[in-house]
Amino acid sequence: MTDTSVLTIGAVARQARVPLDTLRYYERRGLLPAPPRTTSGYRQYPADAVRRVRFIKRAQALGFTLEEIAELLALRVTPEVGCDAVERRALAAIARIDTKLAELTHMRGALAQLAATCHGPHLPDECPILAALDPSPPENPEDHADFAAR
Amino acid sequence: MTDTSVLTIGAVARQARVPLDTLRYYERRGLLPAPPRTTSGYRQYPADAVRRVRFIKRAQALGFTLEEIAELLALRVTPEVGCDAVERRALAAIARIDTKLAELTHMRGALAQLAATCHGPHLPDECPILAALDPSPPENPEDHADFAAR
DNA sequence: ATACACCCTGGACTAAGGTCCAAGGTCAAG
DNA sequence: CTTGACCTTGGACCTTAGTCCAGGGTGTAT
Repeated sequence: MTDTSVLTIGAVARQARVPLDTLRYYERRGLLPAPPRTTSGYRQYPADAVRRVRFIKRAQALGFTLEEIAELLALRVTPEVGCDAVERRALAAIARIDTKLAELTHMRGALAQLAATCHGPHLPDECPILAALDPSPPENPEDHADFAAR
Repeated sequence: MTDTSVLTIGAVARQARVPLDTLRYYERRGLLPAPPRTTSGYRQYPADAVRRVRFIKRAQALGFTLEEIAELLALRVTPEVGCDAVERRALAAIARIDTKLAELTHMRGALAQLAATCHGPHLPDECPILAALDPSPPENPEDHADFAAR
């Protein structure tokens, strides 16, 4: 095992800054392909496993679940999944990202306004970040589809 | 209880599209202030409770924990927390949002490229989304701070 | 050849964020 | 004045995403 193009699980864990167990967990969850093994059973990761793990961690911090992340990683043309299907899914993912971008931008604006109007008069009893997000409270009661029915 | 400026827990749940239990849970977690009660113990929510709950749900989908969300909602000038402190925290939150925005934008670009290059030649054995994010795999082994040490 | 760091598996445990249930009280319509 | 929808609490339970052993094998530097 003195092949430098191959990483032990410990090396991947250090470089990706996650605990070992997380890598084995991701393997079980199908986020990380099961790597080849040495004769003694040690996992031999390719160098790009680190990139993959970092991607997973970043995506998680952006509000994606492991299941969604697995889908993103699986996004490729295969005999079963044609090019059109891949394109469709990629565009759907972009749409979801655009929603997140819009909401984050909205929130950013509210925080910027909050920081700016901090010096100055405040309406008491109003939560500043909500007030900054939407100065007019919704005034249309009960015309919403019922959800709480169980 | 025929005061239309006040909502029952069920009405808030329907309008915010969350289960009842979630509202009580948020109250216990301090995300939703405990509302006044009728003499018989029913919660009487102000109309803007719906806005607050929706904000919580949106922020969660953007990768914020309930604890972080509670901090955002608490961001206001009080006798204990001066204006400067509020401004500082708001700016810190903006910085975190900017990181998320940059990463989402990066990911969006990768997906757009994936969708575009779908028709055309593919390097086999490379995960398209990772390839699109960073065409050059990292080649600097072991010079990373050790983390896995426990 | 022995220490010491590293790796293996399986299974138990945890924390966050809900979700469900039982037993009982309340309110409005018929 | 009953029926059905709605509300109360406390506590048990669930899912997701890890995290932590115990018991055992491996690799290599001294």
